[in-house]
Amino acid sequence: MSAVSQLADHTGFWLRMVSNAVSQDFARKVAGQGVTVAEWAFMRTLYDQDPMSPSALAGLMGMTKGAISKLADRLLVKGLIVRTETPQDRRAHRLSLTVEGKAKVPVLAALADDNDAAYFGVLAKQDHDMLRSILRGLAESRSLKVMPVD
Amino acid sequence: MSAVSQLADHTGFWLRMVSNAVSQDFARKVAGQGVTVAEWAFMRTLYDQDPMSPSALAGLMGMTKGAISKLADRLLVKGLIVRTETPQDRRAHRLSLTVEGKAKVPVLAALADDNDAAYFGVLAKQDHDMLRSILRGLAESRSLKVMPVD
DNA sequence: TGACGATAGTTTCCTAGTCAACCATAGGAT
DNA sequence: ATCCTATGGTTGACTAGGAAACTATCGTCA
Repeated sequence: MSAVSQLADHTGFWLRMVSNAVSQDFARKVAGQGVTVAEWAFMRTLYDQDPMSPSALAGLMGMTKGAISKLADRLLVKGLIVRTETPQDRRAHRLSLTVEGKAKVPVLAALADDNDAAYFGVLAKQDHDMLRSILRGLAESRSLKVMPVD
Repeated sequence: MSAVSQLADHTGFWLRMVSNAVSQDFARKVAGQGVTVAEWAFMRTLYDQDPMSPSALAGLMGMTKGAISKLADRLLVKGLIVRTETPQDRRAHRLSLTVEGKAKVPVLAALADDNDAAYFGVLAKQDHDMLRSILRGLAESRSLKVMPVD
């Protein structure tokens, strides 16, 4: 360790380096299906609880309402979701996957599985388990609950 | 594992979640010193080899020439670097830290140390070593050499 | 010497976020 | 009934980066 620490002296540096590579590769894969990583996370979340309000999505995904609004616009244009008004509260909307959107989720999930396997498959099972356990522990220790999207 | 895999089923998800938290916290800390994470990486790189050409920086930092050009503009305005022409090749420039820029690097390095300690200090030494070793191994297996900046 | 391809940087356009200002509507409290 | 504040969502200004077009200069080769 030199007097002034190097970039690579930090665990955060390596974490980011690997994380960026994994994410960028995944982004490239889902781009082949015409969606972004944020759109995938949006759709996968909606898949479990459909319909959902934009603000609920924003909370779950750790994004601002503004970002969700624009993200929903893009998915609307792509015909993957629909936005309906609610009669009870005329301010609120409900977002819902279209048939096409629903059909795309398993395809994207398979890409996510592939990507994980491609990156972490090189690890011995023991190391992979250790890595997951340490990461979950770190997330736990910081009470992280925000879905990583970027 | 459900039929359609969940977001949190993937190691990449947890990696990104922790990585984002570490980076965002660090970004907040260096913002207190008036710089961004990309600017820190830029300055720390220049600190070891000064002066350097924009394209050399671009190669080391894994950013495009365009991004480096703009990044350098911002650091110039902040008075942290200078841009000089080279007499031999009138196309080329050399970027160099100012006295003020040089002085800021150890301060920022200390913040990076703090941030790493805050996040990974909770781990048992053995776990921390294991994490670093696994991450470096993954970087190695993919021949990752691009500095993570975003 | 002049043309032309390669190289160094900058600039322009685009994307995808944040933040904050901004409607519109809800739902009390008076 | 009418304010008044809180809430749901959209919009506009701004930021940081990538891709590709562009400008200027270099260096080679005829």
